[in-house]
Amino acid sequence: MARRIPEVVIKRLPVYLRVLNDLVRKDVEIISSAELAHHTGFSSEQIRKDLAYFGAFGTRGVGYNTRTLSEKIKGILGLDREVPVVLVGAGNLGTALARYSMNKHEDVRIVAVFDNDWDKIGKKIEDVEIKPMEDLEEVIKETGAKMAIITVPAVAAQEVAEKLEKAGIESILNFSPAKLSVGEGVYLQNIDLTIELQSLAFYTSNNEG
Amino acid sequence: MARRIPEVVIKRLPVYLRVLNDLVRKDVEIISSAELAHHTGFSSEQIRKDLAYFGAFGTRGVGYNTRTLSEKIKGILGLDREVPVVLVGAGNLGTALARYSMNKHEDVRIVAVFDNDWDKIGKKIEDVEIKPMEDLEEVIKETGAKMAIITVPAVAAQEVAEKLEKAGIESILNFSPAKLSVGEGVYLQNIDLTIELQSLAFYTSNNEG
DNA sequence: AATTGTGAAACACTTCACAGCC
DNA sequence: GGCTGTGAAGTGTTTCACAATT
Repeated sequence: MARRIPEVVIKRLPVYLRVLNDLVRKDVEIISSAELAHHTGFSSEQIRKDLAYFGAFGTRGVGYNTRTLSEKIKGILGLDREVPVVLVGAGNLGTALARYSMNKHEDVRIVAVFDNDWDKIGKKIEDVEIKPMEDLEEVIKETGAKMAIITVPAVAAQEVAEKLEKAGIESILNFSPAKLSVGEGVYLQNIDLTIELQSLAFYTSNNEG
Repeated sequence: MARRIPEVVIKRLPVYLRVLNDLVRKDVEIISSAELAHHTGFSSEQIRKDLAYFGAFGTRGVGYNTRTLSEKIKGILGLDREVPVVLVGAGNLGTALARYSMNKHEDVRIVAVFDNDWDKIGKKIEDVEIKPMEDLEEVIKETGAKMAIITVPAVAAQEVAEKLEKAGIESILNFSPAKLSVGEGVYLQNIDLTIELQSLAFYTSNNEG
């Protein structure tokens, strides 16, 4: 314990959480790591090791209490309260993500959308008004958002990242195909759809390999 | 050479490709692994090792020819010809991805969109008509698509995956939050936005750690 | 002189195997 | 008896360091 936790471990926690919440809903009270493995596709050892980073949540000979473990994981991830997120870039993808997030009533929720296009500003995405970039810092302070999503074109992304950092954002999900540089204190996760599609092509019979 | 190539390596190739194409456009003819490292954020050794999986493309003491290396990587990934992709699920996200793909004239291109909602069928996304699921196999054969994107709700995803596999699709990019099972011959890549958002929350000051 | 290509070392993550506990 | 929690072994990836080459 108390050692640095691998990113891959953090990425598996939401998967466990999803299965656990489903089980809680079905009134299943206890689950073994072997059953969790079956539901998630990860190995039971891996699941036990992952959880062991944070504590000993199970009962030997028995398994894990679904509700307790779910609460624990929510606490670890910080999902035990509403998590407000701001989104910058109300283009096709940004709008789709905003709608997606607002329609599922989940813990992590897009609470504000920004753009610099005055044709979009003032319009609404599911009750949330698109605001100008000038309002960014103020709204981030008001909402207490610590997370942000960037869905602006590559050329604008670095500038947006800097504004977000300045406004106190601590983690960024970047969908723009730009290599962003942010300070030490900011966690940056990139999802590059072009990379995903192009790398997918490798696993097809239409290549040299 | 001739050994299995790690997935992480394949994911880095499109990044090299992007930088190389940019350099070719700027008439830069030669680049060293150190400069590539600077542009991509990966280490120069890693870049050299990655490329070494596929051959010796550089010149010692000199570097890599940008155009040649770009062509090589395109060949490795199978991007040396147009790569047709079909998309299933014309919801918010699916529509956004389709528009995004169709507006950039890149090698990988969404050429057909399917849905089972008759209110959507017949409507167009940037000149491409939304087609019913019944046409899936036929259109996949006609277009020669080997890749597919799934943007349907979780409950429908497994069924869609099976139809795609049956129609000869070899790799799938799945955006639905479902654990899909596909045959040996099909490569499956998952992008789960809920997981991304929830794991992002961990790297924020609002959690237990 | 400069930079690639690559074994060897280091590091990171996963799987094994079993002691510990209920 | 059964399942967790965890050191030890195994596997995979990255970094180091340098010989090979232009």
